[in-house]
Amino acid sequence: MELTARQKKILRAIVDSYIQTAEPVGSKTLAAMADMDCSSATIRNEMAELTQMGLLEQPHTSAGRIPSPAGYRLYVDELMQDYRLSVDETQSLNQAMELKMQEVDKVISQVSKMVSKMTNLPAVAMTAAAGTLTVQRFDILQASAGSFILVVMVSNEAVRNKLIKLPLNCTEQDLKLLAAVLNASLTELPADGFTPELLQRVTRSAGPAASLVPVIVDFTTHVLQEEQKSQVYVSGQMKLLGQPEYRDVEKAQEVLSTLDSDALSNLPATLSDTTGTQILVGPENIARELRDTSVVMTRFDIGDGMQGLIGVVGPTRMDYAQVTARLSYFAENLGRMFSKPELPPSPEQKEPGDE
Amino acid sequence: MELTARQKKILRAIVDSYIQTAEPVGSKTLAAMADMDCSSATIRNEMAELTQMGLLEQPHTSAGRIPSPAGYRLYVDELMQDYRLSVDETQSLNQAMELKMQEVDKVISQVSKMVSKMTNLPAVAMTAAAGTLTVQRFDILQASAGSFILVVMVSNEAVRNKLIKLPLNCTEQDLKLLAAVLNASLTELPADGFTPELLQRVTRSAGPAASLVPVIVDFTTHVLQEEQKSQVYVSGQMKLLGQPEYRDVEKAQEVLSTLDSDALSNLPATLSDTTGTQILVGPENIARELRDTSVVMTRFDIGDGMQGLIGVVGPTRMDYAQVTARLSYFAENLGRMFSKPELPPSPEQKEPGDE
DNA sequence: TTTAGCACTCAATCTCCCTGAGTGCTAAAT
DNA sequence: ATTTAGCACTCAGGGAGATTGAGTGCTAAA
Repeated sequence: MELTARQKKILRAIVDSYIQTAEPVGSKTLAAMADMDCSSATIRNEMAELTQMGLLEQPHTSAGRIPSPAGYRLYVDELMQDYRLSVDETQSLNQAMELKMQEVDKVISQVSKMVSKMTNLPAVAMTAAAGTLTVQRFDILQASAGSFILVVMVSNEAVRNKLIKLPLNCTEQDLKLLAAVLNASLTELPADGFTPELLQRVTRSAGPAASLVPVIVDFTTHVLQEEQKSQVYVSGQMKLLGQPEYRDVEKAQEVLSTLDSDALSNLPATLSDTTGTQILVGPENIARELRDTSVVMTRFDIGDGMQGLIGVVGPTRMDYAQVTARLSYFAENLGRMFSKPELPPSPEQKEPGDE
Repeated sequence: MELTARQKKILRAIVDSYIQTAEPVGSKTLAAMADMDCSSATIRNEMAELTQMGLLEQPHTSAGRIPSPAGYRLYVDELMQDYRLSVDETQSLNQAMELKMQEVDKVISQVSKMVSKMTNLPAVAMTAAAGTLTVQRFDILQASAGSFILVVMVSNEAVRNKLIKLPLNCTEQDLKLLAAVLNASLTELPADGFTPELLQRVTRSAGPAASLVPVIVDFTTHVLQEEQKSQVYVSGQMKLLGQPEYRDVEKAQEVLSTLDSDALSNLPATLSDTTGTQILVGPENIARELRDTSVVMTRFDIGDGMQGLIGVVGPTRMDYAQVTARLSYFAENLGRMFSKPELPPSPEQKEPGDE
């Protein structure tokens, strides 16, 4: 059951037009298009056939045709023409990417905002840790009398710190001892390895600064938990309202409420084994609430077994080509950005990276 | 031009009812209410007078009355009965506040989410630094060969760090020297005091680890800028759609788009001199787009000259009493939370705080 | 196989009318 | 001097046709 060249052409034209206008496409409109060299009647016949094949649908008898989910699928897989980013676009994308953010989660949250802005759709960005995280290293600094800085380096290269205020007098030496004990006992250990016995042992051998231990342990477990759980940022929810199919507030709310938390906790499962850009059309989505919605998402790599995901949510009728192109560009550059070693901010270059 | 007791009663009843139902209130409805001891005709007369005074409005001739902005103002200032948080509510508020977040900005972002959830309205949370920030202290730790941890403590008690990867061999001693130089030259100095000459001087005296200097300076200025600029978090934009007056998507978008950035950059100016909870009714708002919208906001203090602001945006017809009560409760507890010194996570208490 | 022509369908839009909640005013009652 | 009952009037909202026009499917000619 292969499509003829003309049928493909017609299907593509219908999807393209529908993506643009959100209006059912009629035979006359199609026939009027530049590179259509047959009459509306012929097109009607072809459309009838495409409808029978399940690739098109008719909202009602006297309306034009719209693509069915299967139609979109075919379009996405075979018919869609690659969207070429214009120079202007790459420029503004590049400009947007010029974020001198320092912490991974800020970058991610920023990225989700940017993606939403560029695609004009709600965007999701998230990170997920692969594997179990452990602490790699503790440091304790004295900021002033009674206030200490705890620095914890996690195995995913995140470095987190906390200012601890506690009325406690101790020397530089005492802190060093404490740090040494912590480094000896609590590193390379997942959070659930912090057994009461172990902690007691640590406290006993921690010396004069032992009263810091509970605070430190508390913070550390908290940090490990935080880093382990996948961070999710959703931006531009309101953009969905710009889409005509979500003029009805109820519908938009339904979709967006699932975006908030539920569906997203499940996504990580699918995250690890997919590669490149993935497009989920309407009913292919896991969550029932999203059955009239499409999701386009791309994975990218952060250093050290961390992965990130950026995606966009929109009506089934969305500009897949454009969204895909922009998303991939983002993902690619993000990946590069994270893998790149520290580059000196001054124009002197010692070790040349790529570009 | 004082209102009679009965007029006040009627006005209050109208506002209360309108807040509940979002429907214009008619004389008959009012007369039917429990503590109204006069007939609908009397009420009609009084309403006519209140309308003449500009406290009520009529959407059209044959509709009931709704409060005018002036009416709301009077209500908020004089008529509104304090909303008492129920035990259940305080409990769930307390529960929500039990955030073991460690970093101020995470707390703030979390708080904005919570406020939005509790009030069922879009919420804004922001922080603003009072005064110019400087670095108080630098530390540099060696994480492994070629990777260093820079820890910067800012005068607002924020501690920020960065993992620097740079192919560089140097000893513990070298790093100590570098830290000492940095602490001697760049602390207590605003970001714009980092003149090229100064930096050059620092680089020269930094010893073997000098190649770290540019990265450190870059990060530091960036951190200072970041901390200085007020962080703004907006949550629950979608909640606005739940309000009947924003069923029209256009309107909601208009309001929410101003929430994104514009109006908020101006708010900090008004931030410093107001105290307690502030209510801006409709046209009292600065931004023209918000003229049909009310804002309720409260300030709270974070340590060290930092201030925070939490606020809620909603239709002019919002439950001011309830929102105010919840917001104040939040602000109060947040203030307390930030001022509190480190409390040991175990149930042993050494220095009793205010419970 | 393609195309012109024609009868048919049906959502969307418009018009008209009706309903009922609510008003303002007047005149009687307190 | 208030308060209340009564009444005529107004007008948004909603439902019942009527109208329109984009679009279809089918048939017959090219």
